Amino acid sequence: MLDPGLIRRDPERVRRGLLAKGEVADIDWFLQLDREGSEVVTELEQLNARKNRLSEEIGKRKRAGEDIEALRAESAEIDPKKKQLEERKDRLRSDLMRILMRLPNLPLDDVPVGTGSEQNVVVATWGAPREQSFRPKAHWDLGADLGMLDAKRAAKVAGSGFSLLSGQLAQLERALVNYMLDLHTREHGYREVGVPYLVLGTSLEGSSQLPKLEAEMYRCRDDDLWLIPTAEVPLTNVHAREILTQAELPIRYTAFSPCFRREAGAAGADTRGLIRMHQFHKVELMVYTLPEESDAELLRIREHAESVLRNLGLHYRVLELCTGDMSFGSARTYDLEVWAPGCGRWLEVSSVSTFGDFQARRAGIRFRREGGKPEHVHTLNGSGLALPRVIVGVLENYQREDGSVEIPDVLRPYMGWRTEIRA
RNA sequence: GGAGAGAUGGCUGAGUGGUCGAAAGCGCCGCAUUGCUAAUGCGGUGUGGGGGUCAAACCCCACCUCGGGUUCGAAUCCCGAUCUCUCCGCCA
Repeated sequence: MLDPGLIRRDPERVRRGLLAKGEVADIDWFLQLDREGSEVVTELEQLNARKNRLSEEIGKRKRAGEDIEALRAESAEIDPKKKQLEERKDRLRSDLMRILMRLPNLPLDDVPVGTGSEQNVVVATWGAPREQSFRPKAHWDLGADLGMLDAKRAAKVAGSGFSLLSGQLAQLERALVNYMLDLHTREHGYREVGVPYLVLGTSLEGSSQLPKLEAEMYRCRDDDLWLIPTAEVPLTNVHAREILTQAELPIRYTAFSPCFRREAGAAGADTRGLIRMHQFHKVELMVYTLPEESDAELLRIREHAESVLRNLGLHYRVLELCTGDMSFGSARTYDLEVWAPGCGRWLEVSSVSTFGDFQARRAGIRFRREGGKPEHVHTLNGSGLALPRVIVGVLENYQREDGSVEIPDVLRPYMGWRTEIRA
């Protein structure tokens, strides 16, 4: 949520920022409701103060055995006016909240301005495509030929958009998960968390998937629970409505979780292979930090995610997303893309974002400096990494001409010291 | 799923209609005392909003899980919801 105070103080800046995000918002309407709201609140509080005085006085007189009827009548007279103001206040407040909850975060000042993915900027590239003296297969053929990736049976069980990994390929995924969690917890200072995969709607509002992305998520209507689209949701809400101490920050969490996405807007795209699934696994990195630390922390998380790819020996590049391609809540985002020679394309395996205080305002996550007033923390998160596309990267890059796949060094301890995947 | 009990400030825990934003203890902060530590004494110590101020002081409103209701007045009475705990049942 944007700071209402900022909208009041500098509506032009807000308008500009929203526009860069591709959002045309009626800021004047907000400001008008906002003004009206504070007038109503002031008036209402004056009535309350009056009523409190009267009640106090009635108590005193009653104890003194004096007559209280006149005062009681005066107090009762206030009620209808009070009720009316209360209704107006509630209405204004919910209108304002509805507007605020739908306004995206502002991009940081130096984020490249653009309208779509074509204007994203490549800010780093690591490695080079591996030497392959043969024509590399796409992972869907490679996996099927190994007998370890079965699209047909996955569809039989769950319909389109699901995968079925088996044998050494299923083990490879588990190895990757364990490797990444070990790396982040042992070397990067994250605390591992096991999170709920079903969450309340309020949690999704807190991390800013709702209301905008409602159509992207699976919902259990009988219980008003939602399947998480990412572990970012539970992780960001761990400290919702809390006031942390400065000494507790930063808090760095990592979690493995499945992610469930309806991909409602992507029908027909990436229908083959593991690239776009209704369910996939991900290791997530999430940080709560001091405002002045968040810029540096964003680069740190990016580095932690990049290190996984480097250690796996995968050729990748880093994009800074332009204003028009960033997500609703993000103030700056880096995407990590791994090169997949079989498909012949770059695949996004991580998205690392800072939200500033945007999520913290929504979820009510604050901290207190020594002797100070509570302030909102900054939240950041990044994938570290998303499994299916990393598997694609490993398969397509490490495949051999005979259809077997070399296992990257760092994963071998997690694969029983096996060195290759072979049918 | 059935039966019951409960939800008060950072924590423990009093409080059944007015002087309760809330006793007491613990914790924390400050000061005093003190070879050091410990102990002791005194004072302070919630959150949000609005007003006020250069900044404070200060003033007002709201908050005793949440939402309704009764009442001039609710932590306290009534209704509903949520959550927690115990027992039974079921279950990976």
